[in-house]
Amino acid sequence: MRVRLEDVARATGVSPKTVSRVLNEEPSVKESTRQRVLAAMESMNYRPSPAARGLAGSRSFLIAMLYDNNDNPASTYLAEIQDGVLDACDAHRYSMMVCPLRLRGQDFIRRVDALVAEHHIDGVIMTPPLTDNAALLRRLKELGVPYASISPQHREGSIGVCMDEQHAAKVLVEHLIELGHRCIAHIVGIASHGASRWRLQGYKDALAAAGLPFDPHYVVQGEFTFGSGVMAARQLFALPQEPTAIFAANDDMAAGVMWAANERGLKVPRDLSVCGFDDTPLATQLWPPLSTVRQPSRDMGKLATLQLMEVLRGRGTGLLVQVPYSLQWRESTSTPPQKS
Amino acid sequence: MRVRLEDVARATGVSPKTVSRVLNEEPSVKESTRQRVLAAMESMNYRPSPAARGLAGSRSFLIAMLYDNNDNPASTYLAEIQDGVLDACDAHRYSMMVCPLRLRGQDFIRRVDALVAEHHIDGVIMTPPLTDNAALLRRLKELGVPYASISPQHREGSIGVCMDEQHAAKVLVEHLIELGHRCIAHIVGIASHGASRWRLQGYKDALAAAGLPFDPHYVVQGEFTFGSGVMAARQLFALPQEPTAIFAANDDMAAGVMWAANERGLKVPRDLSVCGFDDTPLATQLWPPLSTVRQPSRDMGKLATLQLMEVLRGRGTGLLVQVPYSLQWRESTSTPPQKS
DNA sequence: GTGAAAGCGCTAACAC
DNA sequence: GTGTTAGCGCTTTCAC
Repeated sequence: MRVRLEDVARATGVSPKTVSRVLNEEPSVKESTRQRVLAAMESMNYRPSPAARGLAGSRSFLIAMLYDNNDNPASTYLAEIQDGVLDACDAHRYSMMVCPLRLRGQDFIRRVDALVAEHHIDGVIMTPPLTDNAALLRRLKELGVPYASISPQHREGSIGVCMDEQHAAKVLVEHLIELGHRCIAHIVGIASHGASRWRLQGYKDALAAAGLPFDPHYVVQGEFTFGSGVMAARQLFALPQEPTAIFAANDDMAAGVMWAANERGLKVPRDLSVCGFDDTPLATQLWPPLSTVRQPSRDMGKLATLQLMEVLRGRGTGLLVQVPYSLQWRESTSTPPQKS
Repeated sequence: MRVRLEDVARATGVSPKTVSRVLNEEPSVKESTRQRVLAAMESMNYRPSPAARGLAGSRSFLIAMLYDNNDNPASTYLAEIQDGVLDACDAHRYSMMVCPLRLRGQDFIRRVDALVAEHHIDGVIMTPPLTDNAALLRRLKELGVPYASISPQHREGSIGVCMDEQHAAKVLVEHLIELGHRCIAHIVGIASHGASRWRLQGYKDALAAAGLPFDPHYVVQGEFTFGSGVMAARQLFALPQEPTAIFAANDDMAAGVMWAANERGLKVPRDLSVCGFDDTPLATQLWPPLSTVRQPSRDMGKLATLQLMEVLRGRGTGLLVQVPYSLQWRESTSTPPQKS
């Protein structure tokens, strides 16, 4: 029937324990033995049983990807992250479970407890805003479950991946200023996300660096959704002096701004420049194509997972890796309209 | 430490096997015993170990969601399906593994073999075009792994979920005809997807029902992507007589059509009516909002999974459930332009 | 460096 | 209806 570890042992003429050692990459095996075992595994098409390994050992070779099912960013973002996590799992023969949590609704800690208790999860990958939920982080620490974060707010001591979003936002807005814009608005994302804070701060940094005044009227609250972008834009259009450029904290909201601009009869970028953040597929599917900051989500998912694996394999304590952003200048931005 | 089945047995004063019976909902347990065991499980906060169950028993309580990583539809579609699958898994205490396959690249069968061999998968959920891959279906049958399909082409004997896409497309195009359009084009999706065939056939049905001639020049090939929609639209705009309405086989391509219309200076819907199919979030994020057919993807994922569970729990053979579509008339469609 | 024995937490096949 | 025994395929502990 099934090829077992014992079969490999017999075929190689060693004990099961030695095969187990090879399987787990333990160092104390003579190289020649190791090679023979490996060859036998290969030729016999041996596949270790995760269930047996999980039951007998302390590791399950299972990680869970946690995300918030209420206030998550666009699903394309999560899908890309997930693909990246899977890439890393494949490479290290780990399996991944997907675990949507509802941050509102206070039983999400119990969901995590259940996950760990039942499946003996080895580690966790999290996306914002879970990365900054104190209760969740505390519980994971209590449970002794290592975790890696994608874009966590608190960077000291965190492992996972991040991007210098603040600087990216600053460079973005600086370019708008260079184009001649003086009245630049910003639409903020959900407060619990670090992204919202960083992108807002980058906006402020750029204004300050250019000696432009910061006017709170030009900063309106959004929720990272298309609809909230529409609402925010309408609010901005109602100001005595309309902005000539709007920097939305993500692409979905920027799409909302362009929608609202259409509604109002404004032509982008002639009457209004618009930029977003993230470079989701949407960005190039809008008319005109959206200027934005590219965030390599899939790579970020993969890198965060690789850092987690470092911890799980005892190779180190894991790092917070920083990935580079890149600005995508497309047709939604240009010089401001001439003063009438 | 951990609460085991044996602990529950001891606390209840029955044998481990009886607790096991209760856990697995076997009928041959006296109701009063069942209640006592259940109560003990609850109060002791007992959580069965999937690893132990998988190792000892014939079932793993694990299902895999398979999808094609090359020619898949928009990722938002897959994300919604996945959410639905997770809903169903939650309800039945199953776990789900995500398994992207590459249909091009001939080793995808081996990936499936590995998945089944290693994880002892109980069943599989598939999305198009995997649902119609003969090699894959054959292998799953050989392996004895039950599967449920989402929108499979071959409906006889299939279990899972489907929608009457052909009829939906027909109704959609009929409405365009009612609006006065006589020159309606269609952009087809990837050939390996049933969706492409059904939607094309519905288009033909509507023309035939209205006594309009079918002109192959007005049917161009797309790939379900935004970019292919742009290309296809450009092709249609180059025809001697431009269409007054374009029905794209999905929303992404419809977005491409609207993009190309913008590029050409056409105003939607004044100069051109556009419709899509699926009602992805994109549909309401375009300007103008897109008329389309709503497909309840999340429900479909859930329903397909529930049918699979019926099979896994031995409750029946499973059905192919049909879900209703609904037309979403938005602002991208109107009467055709006056002949000049 | 390698091996022997015990057991992880559960279910299968039987007996009662 | 319920209990007993054995064992799923590995890793652990400890011995050599």
